Amino acid sequence: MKNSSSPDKVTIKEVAQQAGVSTATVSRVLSGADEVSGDLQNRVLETVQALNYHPNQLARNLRKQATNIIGFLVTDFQNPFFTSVMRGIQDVLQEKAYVLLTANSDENPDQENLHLETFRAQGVAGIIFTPSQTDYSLHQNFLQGLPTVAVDRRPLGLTVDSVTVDNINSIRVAIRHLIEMGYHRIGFIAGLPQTFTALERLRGYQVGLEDERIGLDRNLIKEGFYSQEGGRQAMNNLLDLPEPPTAVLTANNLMTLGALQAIHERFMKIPDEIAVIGFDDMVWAASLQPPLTVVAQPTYDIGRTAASLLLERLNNPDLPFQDIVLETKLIVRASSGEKNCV
Amino acid sequence: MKNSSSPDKVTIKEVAQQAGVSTATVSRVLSGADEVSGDLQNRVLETVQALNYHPNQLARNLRKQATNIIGFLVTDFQNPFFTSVMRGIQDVLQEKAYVLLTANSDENPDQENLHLETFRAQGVAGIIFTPSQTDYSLHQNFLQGLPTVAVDRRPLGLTVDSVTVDNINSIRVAIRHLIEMGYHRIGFIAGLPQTFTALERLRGYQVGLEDERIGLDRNLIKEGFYSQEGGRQAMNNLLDLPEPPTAVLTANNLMTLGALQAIHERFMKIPDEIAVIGFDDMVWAASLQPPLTVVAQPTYDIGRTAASLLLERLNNPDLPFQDIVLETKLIVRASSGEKNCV
DNA sequence: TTGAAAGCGCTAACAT
DNA sequence: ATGTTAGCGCTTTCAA
Repeated sequence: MKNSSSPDKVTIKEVAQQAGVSTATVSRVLSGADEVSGDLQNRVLETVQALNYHPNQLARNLRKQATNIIGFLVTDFQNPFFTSVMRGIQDVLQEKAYVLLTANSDENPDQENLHLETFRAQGVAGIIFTPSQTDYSLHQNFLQGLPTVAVDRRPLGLTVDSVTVDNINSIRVAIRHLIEMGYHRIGFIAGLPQTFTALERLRGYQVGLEDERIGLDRNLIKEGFYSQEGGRQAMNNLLDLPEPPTAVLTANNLMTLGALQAIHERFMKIPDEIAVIGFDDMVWAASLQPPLTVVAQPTYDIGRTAASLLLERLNNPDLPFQDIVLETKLIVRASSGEKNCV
Repeated sequence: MKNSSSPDKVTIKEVAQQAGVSTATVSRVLSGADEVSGDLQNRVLETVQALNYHPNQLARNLRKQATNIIGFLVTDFQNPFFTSVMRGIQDVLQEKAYVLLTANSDENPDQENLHLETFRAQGVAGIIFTPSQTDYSLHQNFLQGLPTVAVDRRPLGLTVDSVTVDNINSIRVAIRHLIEMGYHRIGFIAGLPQTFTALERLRGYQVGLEDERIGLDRNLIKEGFYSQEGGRQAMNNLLDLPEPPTAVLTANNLMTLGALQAIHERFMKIPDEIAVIGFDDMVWAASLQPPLTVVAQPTYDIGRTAASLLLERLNNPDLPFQDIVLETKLIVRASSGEKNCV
């Protein structure tokens, strides 16, 4: 730790006095290359050092009516997807001396609005968030002039930058892979249709089957909350079918866990009795027996991209808005192995 | 969203004028039950509503030289342990209108110090953090007067409140359980000895064996980073032993995943060929085949407790310091099943 | 290039 | 019980 002897109470005034200049000059020196002669520049810098002066961020904030705080709001930080995104964001923002304020919305519009208001009240410089509502037309006004980037989902009725993944294609690729491995009866564990990603991934399932000229059997689609229990129930419903699927695709990482739980509870063998492809490559995916084939989202890059987008807009508010769509990657492991031992 | 038409520029002055009172009175009304007559009180409140006035937090911060921001610094938010703790913290702090600033230290002292300084510069009201250094005597001065709570680990040389778990007893209980299930050769996958929890859990292993009158075989202890790869290597070292263990205990959740990976790579059966008890009850523990026996930490409560402790100190800085130690719980699942099918 | 001075919007003495 | 007023520490016109 610095040799700062107790909370610094050194102000710009004292630095100015000590250096024999005005506070304005000190401020100019510290706020980057303004028009200050090298002579004074050095004198100020030395005094700053000598006095161990740290500008008071609070005063700066008030004066500039702006902070170096970015608000990050997601549905649930306990979902590893978001912590990975957060990491990407932090790595980018830290370089530019921004700090991150975090909050959970729990997919609850009231909570979400509350936190957005709180962010605003804190004077955040910008916001990165995961929309959980179906319509944001009323927010356009609220977010006017407040740089905002949506991640994971695009907010309907709101003109902001966004970073999402190609959900539709993700599932198509997964289906093609299953077909190639010999699976033809493919179940789909979907999220609730009010969610952006759930909708897209379901669409991917439909398109994927069309690609392969396989008729859609609505019975093979089971919906649920994006949660472990939601996945477990959906999987159970699938397995209770008179003619259950031989392979299953999940639309969300927590649902994957629930699906696995249901499969294990019936002591079914993966992939012999049922092949599984999960969404998101979580840390545990490789530690399962058998290791899990997954659609891997570029979580860290989603975060980095979102933060970069925000930084750009902070610098130039009039930039055209961008919807960036990143590609996912199918990571093939043993849970979708060749269908041969039926 | 509120019907706030564009960023509010309504100040306390305008409210005062409109209501026909002084700014001081408005301030008094808004900052809780001060001495203001019911008459004026209502008049002010109405005007506030009518004008949709929101106090400027930035001005408030400067004037009070304090914010409603709490800094939360952990080694790695991608570890689910910390997000669960964070959730507990947020649930408590949100009620009191505090917001949470987050940062990762990556077990890196420089990063940790940097973020602590950043927190300070932001004028945080308090700090909750996971110490990753071995000596904090130099920080005592820095944190003077800045309410601080340590979680998960106690910082050596620093007098602050802390919330940890009973690591020693946790491992003892796990060992007793393994013995009861018929396992006598128990390996231990430990963290690096500079970490508070690693040290305590290792001690628990030693004491646990003593409890059972089992001699300590140093070969059965393998150290590594608190990471998946660290756990994998340690497990491999254990399995490469001439006389490998029949059961293994891990000291950290990520290491558990690595250990499982190593076991699966050798196609060994759990628990028949090797029983496993992990540390931390992560979401995936129940989705494994077989489900994993774990030492469950009260993660959410750790967070709630830490936040409550901080709140108490915020209200009363002169309270005696507390080291709160919470109990863990052994959750028995199939991975530590009866040893019978050797 | 530098300094003087006016606030940013609020709260807390102090005065009434 | 209420109003007046002096800042909190900084940045940024404006003037020199």
